[in-house]
Amino acid sequence: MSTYITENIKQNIQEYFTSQYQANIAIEKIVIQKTKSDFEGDFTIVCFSFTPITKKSPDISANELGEYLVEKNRLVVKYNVIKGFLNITLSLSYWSDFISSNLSNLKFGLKTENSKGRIVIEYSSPNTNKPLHLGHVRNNLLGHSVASILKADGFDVKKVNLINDRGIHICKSMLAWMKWGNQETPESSGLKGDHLIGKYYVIFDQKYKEQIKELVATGMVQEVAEKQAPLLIEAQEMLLKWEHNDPEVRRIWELLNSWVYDGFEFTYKQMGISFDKIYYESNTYSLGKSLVEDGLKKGIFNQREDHSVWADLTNDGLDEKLLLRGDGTSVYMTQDLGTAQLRNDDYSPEKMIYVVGNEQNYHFDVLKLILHKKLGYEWAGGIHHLSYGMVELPSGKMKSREGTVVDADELMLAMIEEAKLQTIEKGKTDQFSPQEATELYRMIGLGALKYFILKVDPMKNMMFNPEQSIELTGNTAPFIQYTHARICSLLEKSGVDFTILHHYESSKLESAELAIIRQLHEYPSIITEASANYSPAVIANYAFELVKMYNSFYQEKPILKEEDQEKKNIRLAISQITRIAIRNSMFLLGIDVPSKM
RNA sequence: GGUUCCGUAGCUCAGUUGGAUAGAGCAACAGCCUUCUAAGCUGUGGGUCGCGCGUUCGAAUCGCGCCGGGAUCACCA
Repeated sequence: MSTYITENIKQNIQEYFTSQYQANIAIEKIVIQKTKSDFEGDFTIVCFSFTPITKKSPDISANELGEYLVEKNRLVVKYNVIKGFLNITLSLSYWSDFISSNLSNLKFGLKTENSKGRIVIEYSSPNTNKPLHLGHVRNNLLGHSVASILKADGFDVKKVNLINDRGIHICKSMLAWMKWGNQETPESSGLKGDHLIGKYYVIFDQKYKEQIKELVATGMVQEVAEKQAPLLIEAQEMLLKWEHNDPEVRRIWELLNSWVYDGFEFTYKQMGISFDKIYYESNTYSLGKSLVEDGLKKGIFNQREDHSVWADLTNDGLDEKLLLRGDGTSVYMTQDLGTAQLRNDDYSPEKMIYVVGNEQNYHFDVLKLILHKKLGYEWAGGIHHLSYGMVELPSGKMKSREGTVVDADELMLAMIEEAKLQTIEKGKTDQFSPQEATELYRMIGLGALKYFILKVDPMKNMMFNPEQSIELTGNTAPFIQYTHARICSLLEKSGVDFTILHHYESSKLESAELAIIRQLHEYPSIITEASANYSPAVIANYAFELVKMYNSFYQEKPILKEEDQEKKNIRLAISQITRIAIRNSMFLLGIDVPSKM
């Protein structure tokens, strides 16, 4: 929608240069942007690049072009030139038509057809040895939001999760549980399954450290002790047994994992995220192994004396990478090769996005290089690592050993609790039923958390300050939710039927109205931009701008008491579309919006 | 050390393919609730865009070199 008018003008400009100067100008070279609010006009054409063609000063070139546009395009009514910037003003009817045509469009800004091809996006990808923490929260929110944005931009999106249910880490938890667990279960302990297993992972680490200390005390070198501690060796043996399908090991593994899955499911549900398909590494790692063995036969990989298999990537500026251990068990890379292959077989997507933290940048460079260049799979060219920065705390980095990890479940509960306290203090829920009130606290608490995390550019490391995150004023979800609720209330009181209201006296549009209409007009292209950059932050920042603008507009004068009926209708119409844009934006961030608060 | 990402107000962050006088929120200060919901609005103060050089009509944005910080360079996942 917003591109329509600017594309139109770009064509006019192209025609102008062919007819007046017999010159061809590439459409990408023409820069049209929203006019800054300090200047008069709707769109600004930057005219400096035209001077080589016109052989005239930027100002004169701009004036001549302005003249032409006013004459040629009936939507352009006037122009002004400031230092080589050509500001054009569109006919008011353009803006009022825009309002009319979107008034009852609940999908405003969202593309409904899958016209851009298929994308598989993987996110969350937890290990089964411990509960989800703040880092996973960023991952989950980012993945879920990017998936929604891509879909809204017209892609056919498949959301997948890959659970790392096998490997040495889960063997460690299992071992600790077998040795010191006394058959403890989630029921007997009252702990959520993932938290229970996490507890044993910590116990393993403690006991392992003790053993190392003892060995060092007997005169062993630290590095050697770390490798020879009996507990670690036992865990390694267990992994081997697991890969050889030892019934007892498998039984315990399945039992403990099932507890963890129940725990994860609860967390995902609370967080409001979901998947189309869940992959388990235990099902895919053997495919990875066979890929590696094939590569070995073809001479793409090489084998060392201890039977371990390696890929030599030194010619591509990377190192040598282990693909299979000497004992034949697989490593992280092995299973990722397998899952990529499997995923391609399942969906044959144009793109595969992996939402994984930036500490794994190297891993994904290697993964793509091996699949695409070494093994020669064309489809692997579509692999994209959506890398995001670390979440830091004011106290420093999160370290599980030092107990500075922020647990996802606890965090969400704390946010909801804080939302409840502040809401009650303001008396917002006095008239609510208990169910409505509980639902509102949840929306506000989780909304604040999600927005706080998603408003930051994914690429950057971010600071998670617990106190700031529960702030409910300023650039926060509750502020946006609040505005949405107020508009709902306004519209309800107005009693206007938007299916009938479709025509306006465009001369009633004044600058306050125009400012916000221009912002709304941009919305569809904002979604495209967010999709191209895989960045929910683009949506969040847009929504905040829109809401701020609307609040000024709203405060300006009482809409319902507006005496001019035509003007009142136009302000109600703007409120309606703003409401839809807010709701849709928050939907793309996975944030619920209440209709009253 | 190699590779890579980041560096914008006291703090947390925006800043579109290079565009006009670099913007918000928080914090501070001053106003606005008999006026559709004050989780709001209006105003004030606050900047060597890490530093330097280059590219050009024009640089927070692009290039090169420094400085500072993170990540990674595992038979962990």
